[in-house]
Amino acid sequence: MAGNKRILMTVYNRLLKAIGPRNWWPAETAQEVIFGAILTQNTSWQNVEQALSALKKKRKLSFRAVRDMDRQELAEIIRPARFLNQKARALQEFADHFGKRYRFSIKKMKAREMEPLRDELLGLYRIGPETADSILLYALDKPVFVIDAYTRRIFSRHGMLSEERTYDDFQHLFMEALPPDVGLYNEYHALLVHVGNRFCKPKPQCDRCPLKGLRHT
DNA sequence: GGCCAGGACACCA
DNA sequence: TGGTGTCATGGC
Repeated sequence: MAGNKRILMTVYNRLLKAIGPRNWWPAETAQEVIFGAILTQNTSWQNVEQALSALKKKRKLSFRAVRDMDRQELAEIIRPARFLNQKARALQEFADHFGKRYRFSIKKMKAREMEPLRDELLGLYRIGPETADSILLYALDKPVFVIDAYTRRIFSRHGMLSEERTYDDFQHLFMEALPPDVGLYNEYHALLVHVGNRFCKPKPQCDRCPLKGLRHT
């Protein structure tokens, strides 16, 4: 639909003007982005930060280090990020694959085409569509739009698409309307997370929301 | 003290 | 395919 582009850009411009650039992802290296992407699954970033700083303190914030450590020990370090056993396994299985396939080189992984790489990531334990796309966009600079719970909530409340629709439905909405621009996708998703965190909660706080006044259900 | 957070997956019908 | 339970922390 041609109208979608206009609406999506209106939302984007309004958020950017009201909030300003978010300078995402909050991490120092691409490997740290991937750690964060896995640890933040269904978990507040506040808790993830605790796990990340605990890893850093023990000098385990690299996939080479994670691959070689005891899983129980890893699980205890990342405990604040919830689902410790699953996430410890996820980090180690990613680390194992990353070592075998790419020799722990982000550059080598980045050199691959997006589609087959996405499929490869989706084959790894606990790498679902959102985590895969976060890695592709924020760690590897691939033009893919990340959909998360906030995106669904915000755009369903504004009457764009029902919250029950699939991940792919939401992703198509954005990627058919917007150009494949890494910078745009990066900023847009970051802005949506900001809005979701502060205003578009389960109990909405529309009065101070930058999207106040836009078509709403 | 309850609610919620930047999901994914197994299992069942 | 869709519906539902599991995973199992910490801040507000």
